[in-house]
Amino acid sequence: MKPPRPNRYRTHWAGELRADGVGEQVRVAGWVHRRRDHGGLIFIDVRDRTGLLQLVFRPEEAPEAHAAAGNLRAEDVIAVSGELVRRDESAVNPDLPTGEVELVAAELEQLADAETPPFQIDEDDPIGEELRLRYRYLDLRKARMRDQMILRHAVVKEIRDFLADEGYLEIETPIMTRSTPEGARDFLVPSRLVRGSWYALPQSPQLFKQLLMIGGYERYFQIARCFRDEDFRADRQPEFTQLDMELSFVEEEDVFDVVDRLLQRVLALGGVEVSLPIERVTYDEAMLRYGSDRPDRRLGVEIVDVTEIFRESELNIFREAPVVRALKATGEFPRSRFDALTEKAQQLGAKGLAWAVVEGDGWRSPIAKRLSPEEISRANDALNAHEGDAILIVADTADLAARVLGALRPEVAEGEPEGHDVFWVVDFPLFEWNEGERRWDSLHHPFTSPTGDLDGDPGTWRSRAYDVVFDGWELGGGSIRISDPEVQQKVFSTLGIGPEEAKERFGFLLEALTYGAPPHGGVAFGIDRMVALLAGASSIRDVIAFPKAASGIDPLTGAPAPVDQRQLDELGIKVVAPPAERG
RNA sequence: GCGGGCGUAGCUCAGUUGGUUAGAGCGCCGGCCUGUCACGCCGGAGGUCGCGGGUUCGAGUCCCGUCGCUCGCGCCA
Repeated sequence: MKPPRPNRYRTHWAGELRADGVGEQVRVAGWVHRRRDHGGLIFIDVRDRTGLLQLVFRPEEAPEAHAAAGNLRAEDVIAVSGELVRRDESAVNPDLPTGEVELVAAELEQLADAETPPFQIDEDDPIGEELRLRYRYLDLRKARMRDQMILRHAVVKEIRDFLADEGYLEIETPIMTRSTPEGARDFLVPSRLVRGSWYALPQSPQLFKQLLMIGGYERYFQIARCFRDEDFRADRQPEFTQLDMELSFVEEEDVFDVVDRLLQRVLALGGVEVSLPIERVTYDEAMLRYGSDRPDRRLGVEIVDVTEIFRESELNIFREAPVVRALKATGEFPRSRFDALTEKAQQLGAKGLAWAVVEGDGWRSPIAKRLSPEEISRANDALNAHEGDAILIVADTADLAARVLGALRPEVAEGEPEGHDVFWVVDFPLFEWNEGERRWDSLHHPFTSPTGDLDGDPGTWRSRAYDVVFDGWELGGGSIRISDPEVQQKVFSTLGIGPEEAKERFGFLLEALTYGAPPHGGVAFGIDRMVALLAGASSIRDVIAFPKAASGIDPLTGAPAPVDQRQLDELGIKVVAPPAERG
């Protein structure tokens, strides 16, 4: 960190003093991290953003400062002047970057008095989430939070530096806008001037970045706040931050090229080495081998298709199922574990889960006597299964078998995954069939370019979309967009959005496409997730300075909160139910 | 909306089969201590056992209800 401009509070950062400063008169300012009072000598660790420095107060050399130091308490704010000295060799603290030196305090000024904090700043004990958020400004003082905020800054700075070098322009898009048609619920903002009308907070800048391409800006990016009014998870907040990018006159390879190099540099900040080009896996392969479109490939366990082996089987459910797929697992598999796995499979929609344990040449299994020795032997070979291994089999549609075995993979994998794994998933289907609503849904969003026979079955259309998967998390994704208004109309109509509705909701985009839209495409990355992964944080709350609690409340400010009747009157809003009491 | 876990001192937690005055570590307060760095030693304060009801001679413990927190499912293309 650049040295501070010397003023009445400080001449140096506390955490950055080293042996080369010995002999200098210095003044540092910060918070009392810890006090070790020996009656005579008093040691105080003072903390600023850069770290800790040990102060020594000697009664004989600076009686006033020593007396005042005796009254300091944790988190008091102080400024201290004195000479920086080298510590005796026996007194060096190897755990502290400043451990070779200490400041012999000559003068102490107490700048603020601190209440005893509700939790200790100098310990990394787990504290209840709500309490942390209620006193977030204290939680942020902890070394771990500080490091995560600094890492987040470094990630965002790296993104800005890299993309600026590559010719990208950072352009802001509206926060108050018309709802962009992502799938999630919108946050709404009432309009005072247009009674009865509402702005929506953006779920992403999707349409605006396409308009920027049509506007001729070629290379755009934004660190964009996005909003979705859905329930929480450890990795989901109602407002979150995306790196949003868009490029004109490009194909997939152009997007991969710039994103590969960007990710290599950003992930390096977390000590993750990525060799280029980043591997690509097709959607079909991911679903077949891992049963997921964002698999954690480090788990080791892979799904094997054994449909052909049982094509003529005596066992009806195997012979007649569209596919038969299996997982091999090692480890302890008592009967109760199979029962638990079966229950989980059924919750996911499987009719059942067949299981077996390899014993000699055969299987110990409820279905073993219905299978031929040849079937069992061929299945063992296909799975590379040996004595004592467990086998889980699902016979069902391809989608369901993939979903169920994909969900079981992490359950049967042994040990913690090691290292990191990052790859692209490409060649997605354009739509998926929504059986409940009896209609096609976009797998990505309706502005994704389709490929394939557009006069044929929509279920066979593929999309020019791509995702980046990191250690089983979807880090980001994007697509080549539709730049032809007729194709856009066709996709809308297949989704059940008629010309009237399309015009009503996205008329401005359809119109813009008719004024000369370049081929374009882009990508968006979840910054919060990215930083959380690099920091090893278990929740994105840990890398957001002021997040909401899982209940949607901000315990610090009390938001959301009722507003004055006068505010509501101006907006023409009548609250039917009174504001809920919160205790 | 559904399911799991949790709720005891400021914090993190323990609390046996329902049984005396509810405990520990850290923190806090006071005293002692001149080379500590998670300083040490001595002493002390601190509790609506989330809330309400029930069972019982007796409830932190059992039952019912309720509130809150948290993790997951649904939802989030």
